[in-house]
Amino acid sequence: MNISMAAEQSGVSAKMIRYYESIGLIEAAGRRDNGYRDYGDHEVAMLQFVRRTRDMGFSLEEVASLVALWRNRRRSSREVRRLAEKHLADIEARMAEMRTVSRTLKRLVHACHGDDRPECPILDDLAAPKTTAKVARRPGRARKVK
Amino acid sequence: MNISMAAEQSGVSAKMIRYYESIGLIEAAGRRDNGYRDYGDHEVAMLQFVRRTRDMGFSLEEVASLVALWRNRRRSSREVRRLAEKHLADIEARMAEMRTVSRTLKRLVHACHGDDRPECPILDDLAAPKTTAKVARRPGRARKVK
DNA sequence: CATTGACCTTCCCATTGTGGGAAGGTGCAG
DNA sequence: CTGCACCTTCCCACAATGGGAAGGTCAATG
Repeated sequence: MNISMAAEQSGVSAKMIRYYESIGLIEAAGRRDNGYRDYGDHEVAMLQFVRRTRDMGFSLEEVASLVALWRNRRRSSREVRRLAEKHLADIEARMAEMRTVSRTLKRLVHACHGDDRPECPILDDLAAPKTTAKVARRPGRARKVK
Repeated sequence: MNISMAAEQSGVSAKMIRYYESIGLIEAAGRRDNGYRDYGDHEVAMLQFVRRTRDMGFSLEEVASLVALWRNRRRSSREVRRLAEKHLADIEARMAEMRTVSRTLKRLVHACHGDDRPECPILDDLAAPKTTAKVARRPGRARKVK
């Protein structure tokens, strides 16, 4: 199977498959006589695993660990759970931040007329807030469902 | 006032102040005879404004728009509210994704023994999930409270 | 006065993940 | 044979930030 087919079936772009290979995240695919990478069901399954962990928001570094654990038959589930818990805590923390910002933003949007006049509580607050909130920024890991 | 002082008072690092200036996000600071940038209360207020919008999670591009609106006395609050609403929607969308992942992760962590044995529902699910969830990844905009 | 340490300047590099695109080879259909 | 759709590698860009080098400046202290 060619790389574009593997990409289609796994949901990982050909570009990313090559990249993952280059950084050692996945094993180098076998090559055909013409130099083309060749993929089988096993490889596609691996790519799907990677895609799912990515979709869950794990970093490539964490994905690498998970892949290693996945294929290690003598792993301890403790390790896996530790990783999952850490990531979960991370997500929860970021969600808490975002909730604060969301609340503030909602309040401000509500207070702003949103018409032709220049008066704007939103800008006023940004210039001199009563409470300060922080949030993580657009990471872009939202899977385009194409 | 020197740049490090302005950094301290605004909460924006000197590095970032220079960067913001270089990309035209903020006006170039005046220079002293020795070539040092010079800051006054006005500039510090501007930097604080930028820092707060950043803390709220607006991109630098959006910050640029907000800064422009802020200093434009003939602005319409409509514009400002539109930006805020867009960002709010963005945050809500990402939170929704994260909530899904959080739920999934919680369930899996709960189901995993987390001991020396290799059996692991977490890996099983990543390999062949029942429901697929996606989340945005660690953006690192969490303000270090230093 | 000279030295020292804490500033300042500009420049370049790294990060994380992803996509764009060029330049060149391959494979198949018409 | 031509054309088109693949494949290959390689470099560039992005967001926003930090690290650090090389060199200039300033103030205090010996």
